[in-house]
Amino acid sequence: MNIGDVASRTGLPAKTIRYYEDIGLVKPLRSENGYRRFRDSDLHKLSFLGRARSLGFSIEDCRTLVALYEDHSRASADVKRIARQNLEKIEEKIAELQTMHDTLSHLVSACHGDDRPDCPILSDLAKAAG
Amino acid sequence: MNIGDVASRTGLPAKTIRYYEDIGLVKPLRSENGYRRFRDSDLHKLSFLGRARSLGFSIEDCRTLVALYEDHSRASADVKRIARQNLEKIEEKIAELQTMHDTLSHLVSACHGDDRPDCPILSDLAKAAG
DNA sequence: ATAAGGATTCCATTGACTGGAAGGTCAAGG
DNA sequence: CCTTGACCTTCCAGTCAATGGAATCCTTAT
Repeated sequence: MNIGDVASRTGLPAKTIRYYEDIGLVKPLRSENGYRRFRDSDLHKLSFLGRARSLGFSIEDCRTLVALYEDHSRASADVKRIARQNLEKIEEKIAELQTMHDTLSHLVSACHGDDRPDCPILSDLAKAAG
Repeated sequence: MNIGDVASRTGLPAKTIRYYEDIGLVKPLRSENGYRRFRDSDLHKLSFLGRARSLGFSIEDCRTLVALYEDHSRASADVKRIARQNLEKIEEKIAELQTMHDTLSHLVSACHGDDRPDCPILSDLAKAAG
């Protein structure tokens, strides 16, 4: 399979797939014309990577996950630990964003939003500078 | 005021303040010895920037906000529009993260997490690969 | 023959910093 | 006067995870 097929089947841009080869996440063969030739196992791995990335796992996490995925004797506890850590990171990010959201939406609703220069949003941003 | 004072007063790392000067967000004076000399107005602006950044405004947003902040004839509607757009971005990010979180926490709770190799997390990540 | 569409490599850029090296300046202590 | 240490300077490189673009090569169809 050429890179274009893999791209459309996995949903990953060809550029990204080349990048993943660059950093050693996937190692496709080469045809005589120099084109990358992807096996089914490469396709599987790339789909795996796409899903893991979309779940917020970092590239380094993915490297570990792929290794665990390919190691049939690994303990599920190892996988679970990585997933839990990632879950915590996600929870922290959500909490942060929620705080931002609350503050900002409060400010937005307080701002009359007309032609006058008076604006509580800017006043508040300036406040800490007091 | 030297950069160290500004850093401790605003909570921004000195490196970041230099970077902000680099990209033209702030323009401190220079003392004879070459040190940056910050006025009160620079301190205010940097605090403003710190707060805006922590509320998720991009540097380009900040550039606009600072300009609006310094333009005493601007309409509050302009500020409100930017804030609203940012609010929408935040809401989208939260929704994305929430989806990730739900999927992942489902997987984590399904994984027995012991010494056995069988792991629903990896099975699920592999699933999309067919 | 030629044109389109896909593939290749390589280099640069993004955003928002952060790290580190090499060196200049300043105040205190001996 | 010398040294130590804290603070400041510039400049270059690296981070993360791609993404953009240029120049060139290969394949297939007309």
